[in-house]
This record gives sequence, structure tokens and C-alpha cells, in this order.
Amino acid sequence: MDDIDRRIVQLLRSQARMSYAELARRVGLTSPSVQERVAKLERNEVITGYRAEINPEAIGLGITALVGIVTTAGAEYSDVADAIQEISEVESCYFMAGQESYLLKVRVGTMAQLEHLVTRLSRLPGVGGTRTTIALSTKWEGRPQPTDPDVPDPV
Amino acid sequence: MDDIDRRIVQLLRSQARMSYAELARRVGLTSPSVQERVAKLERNEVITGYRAEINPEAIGLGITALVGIVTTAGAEYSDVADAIQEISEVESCYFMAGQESYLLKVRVGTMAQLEHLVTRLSRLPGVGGTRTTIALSTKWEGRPQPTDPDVPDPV
DNA sequence: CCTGAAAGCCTTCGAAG
DNA sequence: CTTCGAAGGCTTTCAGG
Repeated sequence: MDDIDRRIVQLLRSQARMSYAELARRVGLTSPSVQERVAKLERNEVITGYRAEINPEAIGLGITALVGIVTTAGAEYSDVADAIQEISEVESCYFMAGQESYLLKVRVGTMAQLEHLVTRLSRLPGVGGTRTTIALSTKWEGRPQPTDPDVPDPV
Repeated sequence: MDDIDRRIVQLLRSQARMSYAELARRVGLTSPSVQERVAKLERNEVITGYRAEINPEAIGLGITALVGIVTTAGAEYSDVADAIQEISEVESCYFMAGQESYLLKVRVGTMAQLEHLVTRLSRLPGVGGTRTTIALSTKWEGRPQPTDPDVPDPV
């Protein structure tokens, strides 16, 4: 993970479809070298995937909400996570410090679907309660932040 | 936005670097046709970008936290959002219904950096208070959910 | 939406730094 | 261990239909 790797990561973070040839030009290497580096970054799970960013409204998922989950006394945390994972509307899931053990970001198309989703979540084994807040608008999401220049090597 | 568009979107959502030729094979069109469709999806802002997904720990951002922002009585909401946008650690920003007007997802490398970040946020004009919760782990994030098959055309 | 041809790119080598 | 250069095979691109 040297400076060139960091530049490659940075470039792919904002333009994941950039060709190896173009990446090579920008970092001053040849295309095979860049390809080798990217393959290594993928192997080391520095790069974990490539995603097209979609306008949620365009695919019928105009409502974004956050749902905090309070687990019941005897619940096994990982079982709760496994159950939540089955629910496709849950785009992100964080295990949190605090009263609410999980925080979920969910997306649905209508309020009726949100109601149904929250009902389903509240009925999962191990779930003691939910707290739902609705996003009136998304100002921005998943913005790539500048990579820290001096970081101890991972892996 | 027909079925083929939806399949293209779906494919690019999980494998954004897939070539047009490969996409074409999978949806049963030729490569120029697929390219034309993708260009149109980009123009219509159905596809808003392509991102490499990075393991945050690998780039020195191992700590994820959520920060709720309570705005002061006279504050102009959009000014608060503009001020928050200047802060690079804020990866996502939602304008929320509820007591906390904004919810931010932030990433930093150390607790000291988190402390500093929260301090900076709390001092922004229009910010009356903050509530920070730390993610102990990220179970998953940005998981693409199945696109709704029957959605009225956007745009 | 397709075909066809030219340009460019990706991939895989072997070889060199 | 990483990079380079060159070759073939694909992919992209841009006409024109």
C-alpha cells in the first residue's frame, strides 16, 4: 500500500469504471502494472467491490428511513443480525454501542411498505423494540473522503 | 426504463466494472445498444456514478460513528447543511424528521480524531447539540436490494 | 436496435530492473 | 517482487441502415 496504490484507490473510489489504461496514464505506470496492483488490492480486500450508484427514486425506493433496534435480554446478538440480513430492504446494518444494539438504514417505496417492514422487524426473535426515523432528504451519501496519506500498512 | 434497463442497473449495481460486451451477453443485446442504454441511464441520473467499495480500515478510517445534529432555533437548515458539507469526514448526511435535524455518518481513524470532529461539528453556526453513537462493527453496508419490477417511469 | 470496420484496450507472456 | 514491452484477442466506438 504505497502512494501509487493510494492514488489508484482514490481514482477508483470516484470513477470505478475507469479503464486500466486510463489509470495507468494517471499514475505513471503501464496498464499491466496497474492491473497487477488492482488485483492485489482486491485480493487483500482493500477493494471489496465495485458498485454503480443508483438514484433510489428511479428504482421505486424513494423513502429512506433509519431503524434502531433494541434487543431483548436473552437474545444472541449474532442471531438477530442473521435474521435482519434476510430482509432485503435493509441496505446497511451497524452493530452499535448504546441502547439500540443495531441501527439499520432501510429503503422502501411507500409508507405502507415502511409500516410493513417495521412490523416485520419488530417481530423478529430477539428484537424487543424499534425506533424509526424518516429521512426527509438525502443531502449526500457515500461521499469518498480523502485517503489518509500516512497510515500503517494493513494486512 | 424497461426490463432490460432494470437488468443492466441490477448488474452494474453489484459489478460496476463489468464490460459493455459482458453486459450485452447477459441481457441479450449487442454491445453498442447496451452502451447507448447505459449512457441514457447516466444522462437521466438513474445511474449517478460508479464507486469502488473500499475496506475503511485499509485506508486508516477504522472508526464509524453516527452523529445526530440538533439545530438552534433560528438556524437556516440549508446553511447548516452547507457547513457540514465542508467537513470531509462526513460520508453521508440525511435531513431527518424528528428532534435531530441531521444525521451524519462519519469515519475517522482514531478516537482522538472523533473527539475533534464532534467538537468541530458542535461549533458550527446553527448547531445546538450533537449526539454521537459509535458503530462497534459494520455488519454490511450499501447492499443492493432487488429492484422493484413494477415502478412508474421516472424522469 | 443492429452490423461492420477501425481504433483502442485488456490480457498474458517473457524478460529485465 | 515489481515493472515493462509486445502480441493476440476482445472491446469500444462510430458510421450507416
